[in-house]
Amino acid sequence: MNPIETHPAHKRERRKEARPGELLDAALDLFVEKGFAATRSEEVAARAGVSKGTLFLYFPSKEELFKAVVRENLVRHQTEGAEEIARFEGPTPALLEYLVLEWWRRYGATKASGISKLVMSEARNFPDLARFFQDEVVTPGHAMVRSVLQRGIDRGEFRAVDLGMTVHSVLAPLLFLVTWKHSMAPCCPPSEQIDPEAFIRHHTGLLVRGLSI
Amino acid sequence: MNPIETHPAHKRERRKEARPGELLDAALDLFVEKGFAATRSEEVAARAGVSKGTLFLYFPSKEELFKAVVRENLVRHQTEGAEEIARFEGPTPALLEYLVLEWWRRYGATKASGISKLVMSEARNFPDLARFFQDEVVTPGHAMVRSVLQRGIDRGEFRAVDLGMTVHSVLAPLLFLVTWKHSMAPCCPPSEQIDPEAFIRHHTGLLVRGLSI
Amino acid sequence: MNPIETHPAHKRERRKEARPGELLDAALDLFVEKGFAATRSEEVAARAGVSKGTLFLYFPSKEELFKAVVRENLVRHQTEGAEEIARFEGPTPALLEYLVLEWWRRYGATKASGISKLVMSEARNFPDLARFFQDEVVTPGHAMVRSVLQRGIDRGEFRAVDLGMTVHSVLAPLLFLVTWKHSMAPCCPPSEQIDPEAFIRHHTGLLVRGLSI
Amino acid sequence: MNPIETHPAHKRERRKEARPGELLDAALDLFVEKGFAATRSEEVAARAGVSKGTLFLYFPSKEELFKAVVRENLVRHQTEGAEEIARFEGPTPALLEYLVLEWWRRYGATKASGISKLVMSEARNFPDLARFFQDEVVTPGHAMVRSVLQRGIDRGEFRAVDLGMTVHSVLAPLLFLVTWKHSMAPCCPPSEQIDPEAFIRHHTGLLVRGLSI
DNA sequence: CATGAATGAGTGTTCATTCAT
DNA sequence: CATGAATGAACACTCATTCAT
Repeated sequence: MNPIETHPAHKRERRKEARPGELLDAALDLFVEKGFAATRSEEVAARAGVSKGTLFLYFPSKEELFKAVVRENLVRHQTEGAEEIARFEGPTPALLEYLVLEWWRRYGATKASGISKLVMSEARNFPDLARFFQDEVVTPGHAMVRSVLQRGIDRGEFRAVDLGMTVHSVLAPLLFLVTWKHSMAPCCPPSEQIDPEAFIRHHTGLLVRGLSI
Repeated sequence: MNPIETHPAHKRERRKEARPGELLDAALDLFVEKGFAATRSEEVAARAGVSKGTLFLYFPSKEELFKAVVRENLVRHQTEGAEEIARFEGPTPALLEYLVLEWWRRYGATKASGISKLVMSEARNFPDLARFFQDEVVTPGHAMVRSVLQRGIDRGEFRAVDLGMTVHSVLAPLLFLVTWKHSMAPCCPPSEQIDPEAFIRHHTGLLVRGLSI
Repeated sequence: MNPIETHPAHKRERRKEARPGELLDAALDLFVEKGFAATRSEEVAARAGVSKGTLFLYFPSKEELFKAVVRENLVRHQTEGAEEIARFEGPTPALLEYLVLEWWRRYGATKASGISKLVMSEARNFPDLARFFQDEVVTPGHAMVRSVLQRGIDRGEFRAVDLGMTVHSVLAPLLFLVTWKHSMAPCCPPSEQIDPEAFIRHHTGLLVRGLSI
Repeated sequence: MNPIETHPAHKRERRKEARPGELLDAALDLFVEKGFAATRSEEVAARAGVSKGTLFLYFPSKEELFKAVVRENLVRHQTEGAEEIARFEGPTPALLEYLVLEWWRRYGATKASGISKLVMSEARNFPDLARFFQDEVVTPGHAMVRSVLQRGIDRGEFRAVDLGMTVHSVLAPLLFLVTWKHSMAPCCPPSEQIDPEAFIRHHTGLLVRGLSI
């Protein structure tokens, strides 16, 4: 109608296309915050600014919405790390500490880590998602840590320990921290809180000493 | 038949004494299998071979049933553990390894360890249960590990590290293992499985070395 | 066995005969205190010192127990009054005040008045009891008040008002008081309480003045 | 059909607006007929022609439904009453008689008066509702009668009696009448019925005479 | 496409009643 | 007779899902 409007893309249409994304964002927040069962579909819709009915127009059920949220939010990360490791020139203990601290800062400390906790919590009910999580997040993470440990051994900084096991010694506390942060932490008094970065430094220090020649 | 049988043991009476245990067993199974919220009280009763009403004859609510399950399956064992520690006479590194390995054998490797995973999964939705678990299980558990570390320091076997942090370095991998076992493990191919005892030995070895003077 | 025991009436047997009465007493207390629906049969049994099963041995259902309680407790009163009225020699206004105050003291203020409230509350569910209450309690009461009013008119102390209506003017506030005492009173703050005797005196005073020539 | 019809009035919309009223009507019927506790929410919904869920769409709980019924059927009328009193210009005895007679006609004689009986019957088991009723209905009602009595005293028509007591002398018979109507009356033969308006006129006449200078 | 009114299966808990002992 | 363990129907309230508008 209006001859000046170059792109006929009315707000409505633009919105229409953005809908699924807005719904996924809203659902991410709520699933992370309250878990799958405790998140009410109406609340997801409300937070996305649409009606209950609209949610079911885009996702045929709450379960499918959940799966879509997880699939949408699990990948993305992890790629930058590999390059930084390759460029790093200092001693490997410093690289290891840098790696895990950055992992915490860029992932563990963010909302995205809620997804990991969510997947672990709901693995029994959504085994395909667990598998997906394993392939997209866990395995690549392991490879990265493994390469750093290998570097340490190659440079004579670490003993020639079992790499597979040691990877878990490095990562398990981080994953525990993520789980803790999204489960018990909110229920604990200040006296029982854990300072994540301090703990990561402490733990890495212990490991590095344990790995040293 | 047996003239020595002290109790005349009518069927009813015999059953009455067995009921709480049967219900607790059924509840443990189902809580671990499906989570707290998703376990219906009627199903617990059915698995124990009684009617819904009977469950509430022995446990005043689903939450109390859960607490009883925790007391029966976790608190009990912890008490034993503390006594063994007190009696232990060898070097502290051996005590530490003994402690975590036994923890795994008696708890982590059993069905009951699903409780820990469950609590972390549902803590947000059942803060009361999370608090209960923290108070009855986590805090005493920490104290136990702490006492062992202190023993090592006192005996000149360990450096004077931060106890609170180190407790987490000891326990986090165990809790990760439990969480993993009840979430991702069933979805992972054999190549990605973790051998728990081997890992625990490895990790403790690393820590002990990291703690040594 | 014991040749001295003249009456073989063992305690057990004596008790057996007393059982129904003890159960009725316990039930009276509880029905008055909490109403029919809110009284649990087990509690009645417990208060009577027997088991749940025994209650149903004597009364085939909770409803029958209720009816028995009401039937047992409704009659008894009311007879003494008639004689006192006949003997009274003073002015009728004094007789009227004496009559209603005594009614309050001997009946309204006692636990027995709870029965009236109970019957009115449950009349819909137990119409036969309502009928019984009407015949045994209300009608005789009306007759008594009516005779006093007639005495006043006969002696020239009261105007020749409609007796039936005036009986209600005298009794309605008393019955309201009974109902109130067992319903709203326990929920009201002290500022909203009613002093029964003061109110009865006030009300009778107003009526007597209204009835005077 | 009617081109003036402002609202397009789709069936759904029309229904939505009517729902609360329909539910309130159904609830009033059932509460009066069976009491609060004995009325099942599903039955209220069914009588209003909707499903159980719909009831809770409009009223968040059975207690709130009850409060809404009270507001709709009692509080409303009381407000009108207060306005009429303020506008009344004749002598106070006439106002008093008008007040109580209208109270009977507009409330006592209707189904809604069952609410008063119900509250008294169930006050012990639902103290919150009793308090609500006391605050929203009883206290304002008392204030209204008190203001009329005060008007009579101020205008020299009544003696300076105790207002609090006299309020009860006015209201108690009305409340008795209501209680009676919904409990004993249906069980009584015609000979024992009370003509409410006649009794109210008689009683008010007696009181006015009793209050006169 | 979008809405939101309506649905009804599902759940923890209570309690009158039964019946094996 | 007496017991008390066991039953199961009942009930308020929630929420994923549907569908008329």
